[in-house]
Amino acid sequence: MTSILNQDFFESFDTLTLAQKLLGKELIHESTEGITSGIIVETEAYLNNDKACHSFGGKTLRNSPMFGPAGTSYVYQIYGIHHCFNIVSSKSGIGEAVLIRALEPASGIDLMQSRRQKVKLKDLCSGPGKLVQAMDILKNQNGNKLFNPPLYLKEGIEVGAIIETTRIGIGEGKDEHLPYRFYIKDNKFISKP
DNA sequence: GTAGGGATAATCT
DNA sequence: GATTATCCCTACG
Repeated sequence: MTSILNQDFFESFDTLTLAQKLLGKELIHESTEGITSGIIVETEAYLNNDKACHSFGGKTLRNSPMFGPAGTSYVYQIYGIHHCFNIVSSKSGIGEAVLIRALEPASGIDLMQSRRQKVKLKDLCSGPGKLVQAMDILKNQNGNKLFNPPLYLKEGIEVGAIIETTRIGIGEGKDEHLPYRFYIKDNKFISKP
């Protein structure tokens, strides 16, 4: 019995529940440069009946990992410059996922800072594009399973109160009011209060 | 301290 | 050709 989260964990909850369960877990990347890790402090859920979800309106080449089994990673590029990292949830063929929006840096902080050039600790992973850069999650992780190195999750800290609120960056008329964003109350490493 | 808008390219219609 | 699950720099008080 290790503390690495296995497929059972990801399959045991629906997407909204999983988004909350992931708070406090530790995301670890063993790269050739060294190990970096952080505690997940902010997530967003994307459901298949939700207009803001990439899988809404059918499967395409880009979103095909979302239709894979729970625990698959889904990495995509947004706004031409940034990447976002998601964990696929639900059963195969459904097309739901949890976006990881922010981490609290835990291990390999020096390495993360050198990748991101002189940023304060608080700003190192406080956003989807930032944490991907700090952790050096590349697009070649797209479609990988998160049960084994180099990229995996394990049990983290106990979380206190969880705040439930609306998601960020969703356009009007796309279910932007849905309370599908979750973060740890009073944590200083979230992207936005 | 906060607010606003430009950068930039893969993906889809 | 439009759109996008963002970041960062600049301007202003």
